[in-house]
Amino acid sequence: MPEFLDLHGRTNKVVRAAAEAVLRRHGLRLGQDHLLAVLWEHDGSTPGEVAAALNVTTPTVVKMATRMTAAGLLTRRRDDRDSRLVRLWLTETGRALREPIEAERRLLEEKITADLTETERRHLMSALAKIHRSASDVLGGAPIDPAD
Amino acid sequence: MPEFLDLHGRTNKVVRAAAEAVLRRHGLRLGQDHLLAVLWEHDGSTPGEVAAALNVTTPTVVKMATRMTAAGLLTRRRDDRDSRLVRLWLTETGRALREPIEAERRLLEEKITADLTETERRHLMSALAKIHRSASDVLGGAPIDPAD
DNA sequence: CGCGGAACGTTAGCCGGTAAATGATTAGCC
DNA sequence: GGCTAATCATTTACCGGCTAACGTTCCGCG
Repeated sequence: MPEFLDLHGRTNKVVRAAAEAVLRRHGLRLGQDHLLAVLWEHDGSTPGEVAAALNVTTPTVVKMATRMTAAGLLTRRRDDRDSRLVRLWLTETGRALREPIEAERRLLEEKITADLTETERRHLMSALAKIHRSASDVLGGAPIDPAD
Repeated sequence: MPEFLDLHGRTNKVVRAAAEAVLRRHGLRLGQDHLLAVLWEHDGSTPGEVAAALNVTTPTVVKMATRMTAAGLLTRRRDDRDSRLVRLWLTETGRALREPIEAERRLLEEKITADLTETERRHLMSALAKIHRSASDVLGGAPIDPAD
């Protein structure tokens, strides 16, 4: 059992759980803050645009938007000029969450990286970036087997 | 949007995707290799034991075991002496996957950490361990609000 | 011996994520 | 102008994960 894969996975799990706990106190679920973040910057984005911004598939955004609409955070409206498009608009409630959620997220990051020195933190980010790149290469370069 | 939370999350996602791609070529899905790993060491474990070993809830193991049984990787049998217990036994197919899957996993880890020097890798593991600990503390220390 | 509580696995229902099929609308080309 | 092809969102169906409710089986105590 490779060490890094294991540790990284376990770490991600507990970090996710911590984020989930924080978000729940504001009535949000795990990915919903990211969706909101896109709209905070570009209110009226389409599901496809949001999906692209979040590196997620469109159905994921559609379903999440449905729940968030029911929760009163969003509004769905078809685009007037191109009725294939749907635009997601923030409600006042959704807009009001921006400050608290952003603060909460900063606080969580601080807590979680509290035991690291500034140097450690820089090195960690750099190493993670390299891992991210390598993993992307594995993903993008290997799926098609040329000998097949 | 905090840097570490963001980068760590994105990295995890691409790493997961890479692992998924590898496993799929062997007919497995994302968490199933972990379940198998437990049985490779302790064949005949109960769902509860497996769940504890994987840091996952029992229902997750139960459902996964159901699918893996249907896929011919596992066998379910009630314990003779205590019929509350259910024991999961590897089939020959499930047992035969051990070598290839472990090799595949080692290879993936190598590929993914290829751009890191040995020092970088050590520092990364150490930093991740600290993060893991801090996040666990956030999770275990904050959920109960004493003022409530 | 019996009865209540503890220890299990299973089921049901939700959430985020994916791929694949469906449906509606626009754009483009003849 | 009309037919085809591209572009969107949505639906369906699956998977891993969780919590909560349920049903069995055992254990210990009176």
